[in-house]
Amino acid sequence: MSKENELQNYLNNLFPSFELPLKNILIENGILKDFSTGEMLMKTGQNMRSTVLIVEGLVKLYREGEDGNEFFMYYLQPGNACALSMICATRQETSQVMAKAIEPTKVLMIPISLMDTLMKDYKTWYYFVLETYRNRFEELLTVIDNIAFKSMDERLEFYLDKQYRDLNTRALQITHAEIANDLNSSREVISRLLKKMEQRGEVILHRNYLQYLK
Amino acid sequence: MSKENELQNYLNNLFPSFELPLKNILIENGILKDFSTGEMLMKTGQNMRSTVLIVEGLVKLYREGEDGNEFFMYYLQPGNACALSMICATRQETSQVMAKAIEPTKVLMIPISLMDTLMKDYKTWYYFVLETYRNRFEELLTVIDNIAFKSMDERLEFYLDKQYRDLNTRALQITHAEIANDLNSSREVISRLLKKMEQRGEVILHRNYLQYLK
DNA sequence: AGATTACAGTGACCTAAGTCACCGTAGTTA
DNA sequence: TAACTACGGTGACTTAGGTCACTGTAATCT
Repeated sequence: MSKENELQNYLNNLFPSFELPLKNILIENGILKDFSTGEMLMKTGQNMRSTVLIVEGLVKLYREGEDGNEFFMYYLQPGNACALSMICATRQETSQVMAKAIEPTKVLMIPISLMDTLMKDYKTWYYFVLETYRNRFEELLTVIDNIAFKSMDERLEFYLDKQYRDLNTRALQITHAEIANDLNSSREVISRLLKKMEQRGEVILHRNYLQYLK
Repeated sequence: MSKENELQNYLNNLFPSFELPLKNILIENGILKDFSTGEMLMKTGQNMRSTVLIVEGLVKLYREGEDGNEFFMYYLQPGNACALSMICATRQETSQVMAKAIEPTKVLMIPISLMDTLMKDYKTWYYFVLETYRNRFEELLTVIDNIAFKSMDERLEFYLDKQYRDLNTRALQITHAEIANDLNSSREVISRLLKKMEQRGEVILHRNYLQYLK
């Protein structure tokens, strides 16, 4: 399949709202790029030269603190765009947002220089960008709610539920240590809380994965 | 002074980047609205029908949890726009973002219906909107950093420093209970931490206000 | 002036959650 | 098969921070 056809397929399936001429511009100017599992798509601070649309795979966005600990924010899936790459933040700061492919991932990169005309000339693009901002904004607000108001056991439940919803499976392939990392907690704490959830019948624990039942 | 002249002054002083025809449209279609101290500008969930530009006063944005506790996010000052009012979120959720005037405040309200054409036809408006998103996004990320990675004493210091920078005075008119509220902590904890800061010579405590020295 | 209210200080206590140390076991490698 | 590694479980301990109870005192009200 030609690059044009491949791109066209992605656009038709994942971004059906885009009008035809917009799609054509994206096909002409965008480039597809592959990332293998574990590869970084971006760190803030580094200059972004492209807007990124996810067309395949799964990307994990997380915040990295000064001393190297992480904090999960949200996933980007096919059909999503990276809000940060649109905003094109350039300021260098102590802690950063990291975007890591956690599955083999394919993205469509659109030169930032195109943004102005796209926003101006294509209403569906403009709406898409706004919708992206809106969603990520709300996602961040939810994150703030959780860490500001909730205790660890509630946050754990929310986390598992989010995994379940985002990954669309109750069999979550994840270790206790990874969960602890994502929530910026420690493995022992997560282990203990999970045990309690198991006693309440909300999960079944296995080695390297767990079943979320609620 | 006529309403037109008043508006024109605000736009010239606070939004100098806007080109003339853009200013004229805003003058024609915008309405000035006053809020007195303590009045709410908005709650998310309620439908926003306008984009809000602050032209006078000070607006405090904070998150309200389910059980009524608050959490300070950031201030909006003259020359700022409310990113949330631009995004125009309509979803009703359990906790909400509140915007409260903490000084007599004047805002310019622009009908949401105008947004599309403004974005399309006026590059300076488009840049302004993007810049607004970018700033608020980063502000939220900083908030997340603080509650995720930092301990209470660090957060308190950051808070005082932010007050100092935003309000542009070292004499902060604020009670311990208010600080505790903003940080979703308790008064006793804040009192104790402030005492320690005072012993380290970083603040001087008084009744109803404190001097931030660092 | 006396009473009331808001603000701040402080000791005693409690609890969630982080840390340390150690163990068992499944899976993998040599 | 023996050794090693990753993952998970658990008891003991520590600590930050929340809660309770009470005090003092400045500011305000009647």
